[in-house]
Amino acid sequence: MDAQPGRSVTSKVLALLDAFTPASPALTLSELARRAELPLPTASRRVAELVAWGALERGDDGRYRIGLRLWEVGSLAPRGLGLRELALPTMEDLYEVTHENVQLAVRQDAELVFIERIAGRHAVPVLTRVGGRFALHATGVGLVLLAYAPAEVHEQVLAAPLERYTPLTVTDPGRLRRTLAEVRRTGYAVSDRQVTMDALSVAAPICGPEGAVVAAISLVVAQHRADPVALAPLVQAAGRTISRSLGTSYGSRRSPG
Amino acid sequence: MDAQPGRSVTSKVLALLDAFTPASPALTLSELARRAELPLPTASRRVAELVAWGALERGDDGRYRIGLRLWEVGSLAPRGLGLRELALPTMEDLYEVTHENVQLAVRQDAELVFIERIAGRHAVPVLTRVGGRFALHATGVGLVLLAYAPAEVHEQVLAAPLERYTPLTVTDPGRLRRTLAEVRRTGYAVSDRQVTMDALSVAAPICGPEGAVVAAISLVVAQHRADPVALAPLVQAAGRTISRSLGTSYGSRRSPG
DNA sequence: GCGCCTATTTCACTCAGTGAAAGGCCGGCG
DNA sequence: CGCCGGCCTTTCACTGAGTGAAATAGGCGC
Repeated sequence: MDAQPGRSVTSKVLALLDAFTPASPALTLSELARRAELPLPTASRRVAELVAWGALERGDDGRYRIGLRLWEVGSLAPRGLGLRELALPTMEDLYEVTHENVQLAVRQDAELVFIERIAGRHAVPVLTRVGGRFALHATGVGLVLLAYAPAEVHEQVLAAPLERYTPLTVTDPGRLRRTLAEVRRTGYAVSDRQVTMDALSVAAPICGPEGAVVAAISLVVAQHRADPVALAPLVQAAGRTISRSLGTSYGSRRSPG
Repeated sequence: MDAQPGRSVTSKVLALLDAFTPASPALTLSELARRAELPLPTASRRVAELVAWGALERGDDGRYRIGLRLWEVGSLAPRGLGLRELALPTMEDLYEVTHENVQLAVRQDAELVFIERIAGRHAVPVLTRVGGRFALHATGVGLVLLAYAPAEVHEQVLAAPLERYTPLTVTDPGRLRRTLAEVRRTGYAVSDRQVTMDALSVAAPICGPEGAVVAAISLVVAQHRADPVALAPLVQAAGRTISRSLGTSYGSRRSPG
């Protein structure tokens, strides 16, 4: 991934988009050039084209941000908003019953991506961000997604060192493997203070029309008032409801208008 | 926009992304090539690079879709999810009070883009789509965004013929101009059966820290049970609440973690 | 005015991208 | 089985879009 002159133009354009992260959503041209490992004139030219199309926007402060046009196109991702739109009504139902954080995530390679979150005013604050990534081995949704992932993903996750977020994070591969077997047996996952010491999450799988697990839904609640066993059926029911709506509407024609 | 060989590579890549629309979120390579006005081999090469990066994904049916990675990057757009995340709690409050559709939109040139919608199970169905565009002159959010838009946007909208969606759509430029003045006077907009004959929307502005209108929020309700004058204060209050949270958190540092 | 930083433009060079054609791949059909 | 036809990828020689170095153009402080 070094900046040899022989890089394709496309990869340069994409490297410029890659430069934007949740931690740095606004960048000057020179910052962009450095992060994308491009000479400044080249960055200037590519950025100008991206701005003309609407993929980037130049703010009043002269820094560049991701443009609305790119957000529009990105919202067409079937695993992003497509899934989201089908899941949202059920997530709202779950929120109204519990008034706790409701999260929706999918697996991307050996990480998870949060697709949607309903964060009530009175629920515990959550660290993560919609559109953000996270490791698979600690969160409730992560454990569900990992439990039903293909073997090569298991290998990949279990081979690398498991990052520790709290003293309760499972970092032993053998123990994680047993946890995953338990998740498959019961059909839900509990992550008790494995990400932060004040929260606990209960997650259940969402299956696509072919039966494969395509996403996971979870409730994140304050650890002290949590009863994971009581919450599990609620979350599982929501997961099944969304699975059913996926079965009926996924792949079928979109209603026009 | 013809396909002369002299097009820049960047524009070809972006044309491929442009090929995806809400009406056609999945395309074969040849469809992509045709829509982007590219020779098939060129499209094949560019698409391969986009797939490698994650901007596109190839489904089981062999068709290409927008990839999750592009959705992730797009979600960094400050006018997309950034605004959305600040507005969502207030939108949920408004939904819990009314149990009607709550919408959030921003203006992009002479159109509006829906950023978020809470669509309850029992609310009237809405035609529009999150991530979708719509004309400014018919919807409640559109009237608000247009009312507070710069003069050149007014010119542009009023110069072009105003599309008619229902018999009640305002298509006379003079009448629209008077409507916009009324919106600015009262601080809210009502679109009564101007988009569909069964729905009515009430919208209010959301202001950024500098006082400019950056977005609009609306309630969409069944026309027969609607009392726009009673709903207006609710929507306006929600708009002001979001404006305040924009004032405190926009531009300031994002909390880490 | 002058220095400093950042962004854009110029210019000659050259390699990434190109199209035409050939080559896989797959599924249908006689 | 073999042939066709649609669909995508690869090969190959060519060429112009993209390139870097350097010059140029803003912005800002002093």
